[in-house]
Amino acid sequence: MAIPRLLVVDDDPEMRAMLTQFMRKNGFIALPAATEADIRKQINSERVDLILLDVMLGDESGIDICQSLRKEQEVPIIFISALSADHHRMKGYEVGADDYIAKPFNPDLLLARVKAVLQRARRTSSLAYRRRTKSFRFSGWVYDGKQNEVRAPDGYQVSLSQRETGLLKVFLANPHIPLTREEIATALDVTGESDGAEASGRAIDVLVGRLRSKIENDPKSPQLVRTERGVGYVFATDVEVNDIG
Amino acid sequence: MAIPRLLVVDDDPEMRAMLTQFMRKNGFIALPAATEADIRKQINSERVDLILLDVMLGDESGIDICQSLRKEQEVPIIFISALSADHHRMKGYEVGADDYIAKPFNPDLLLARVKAVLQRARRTSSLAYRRRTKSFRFSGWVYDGKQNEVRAPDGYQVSLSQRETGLLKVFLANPHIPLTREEIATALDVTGESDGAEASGRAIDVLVGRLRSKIENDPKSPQLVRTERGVGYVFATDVEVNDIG
DNA sequence: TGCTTTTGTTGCATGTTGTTACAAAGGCTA
DNA sequence: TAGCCTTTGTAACAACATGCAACAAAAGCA
Repeated sequence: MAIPRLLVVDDDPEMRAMLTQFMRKNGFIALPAATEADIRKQINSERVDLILLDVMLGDESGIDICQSLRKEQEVPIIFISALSADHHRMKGYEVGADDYIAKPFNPDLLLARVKAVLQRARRTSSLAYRRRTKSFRFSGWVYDGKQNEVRAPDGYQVSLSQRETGLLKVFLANPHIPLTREEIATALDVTGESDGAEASGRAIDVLVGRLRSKIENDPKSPQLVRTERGVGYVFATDVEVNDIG
Repeated sequence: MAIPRLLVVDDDPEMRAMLTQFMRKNGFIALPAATEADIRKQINSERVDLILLDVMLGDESGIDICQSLRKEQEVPIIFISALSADHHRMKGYEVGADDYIAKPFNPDLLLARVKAVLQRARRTSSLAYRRRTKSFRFSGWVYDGKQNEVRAPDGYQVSLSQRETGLLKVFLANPHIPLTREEIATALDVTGESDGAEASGRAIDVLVGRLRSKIENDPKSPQLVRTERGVGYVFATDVEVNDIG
């Protein structure tokens, strides 16, 4: 049920941003990284479910990084590389990659492969999916990942349903980015599985309404979840990630 | 460790023979198969570590076969197909394949991917196995993996019934993995066998309720056995792993 | 047999989620 | 600005899923 967390590792800022954006749009929590140090920091401090790893990282080599990670970690790794020759691919598999995708790639295919790898990880490994839930703060509010509840600034407690919690997480993972209803629905279903049979109608609107009624100071004029007419909704607040638990 | 056993599934005899030969030359045990019936027979009678599955199999569809296998099996599957368009690949990943290789392919690359998939399967499954033979402690309780026994904390008043103990063991053996009611029922009946008289309704729910009332600190907000709405239950504690044996 | 404990069944209260209908708000054009 | 259409908010409802108490059936035992 937790939203998968991906690490997007690329030394080219533009590519990194592009990939991060794209994965976020598709319902994942995507964290950018550029060096092995970054990766290790993330892995040690947060749960990471999958790493998208560029092969050529300036000074560092993705291959080396993968090899070194594999000594201690079984986190799934997908290589993304401009080097498409077979011997490069083979090298990737050899050092323990789960997949190897050559640039330029079809983003939807990347998505399919990411999902496939995650699904298998979920099936086979309990470790990878161990939940260490983070907490978020946003303008006085605290989302307590452990209790799965949201505390208002004055300490008043609201409990969110699963779907509402999911929605809040989607927003927290995408602050300031306008999300269409479809994107939100997709994001919610990344966890919940199954068909893409998206949905009759207004479920998302109603869900947003319910979330607002619980977390907004004045649900009549929402400050946190803003409506972007003709587009969808934005979570319009600065989010801080804390380790409270 | 044992030599990996592959199932080579292709309806074209020549291709089948070629692939089988090649894999054998590279140290695997390769078994040819042409239909879903063949596959099932092999899987039921012998250990199979990986399936190389052609997508177009005369009357049958590799996609359908994969989908149907995935309902009961986790055996790794690699598609081999002349259909190289992205939407075909995506379909393959969607139904649970581990990899998708387009014909014509470089045999060495195929080899690398087979090895990678096997390696991962070994990594993850051995880990899952290790977890199960360990012993756990959780808030005073001890689960002895070797004896498959549960011991209550010292001075513990209530005793668990046989069925409750069984349920607790099922949870302990699968920490952090959401279990459906059906899975739980099956696991419980592994001892008690027999007819398909599966489960009229809510027995599992009630059983879970009873277990909670005995082992949870505050049964009203369960910490150990969590409900995963629409799915089932998870044993969601961070257990300490001790090597008691 | 009669008593006790365990286990399954059922019905009800409660909570969650999607659907629908309608009202309100926003935006456009004449 | 009025008129019209689209988009959004939300209440009411329906369909479920879940927790639980109360009862019934089964099993164990003296």
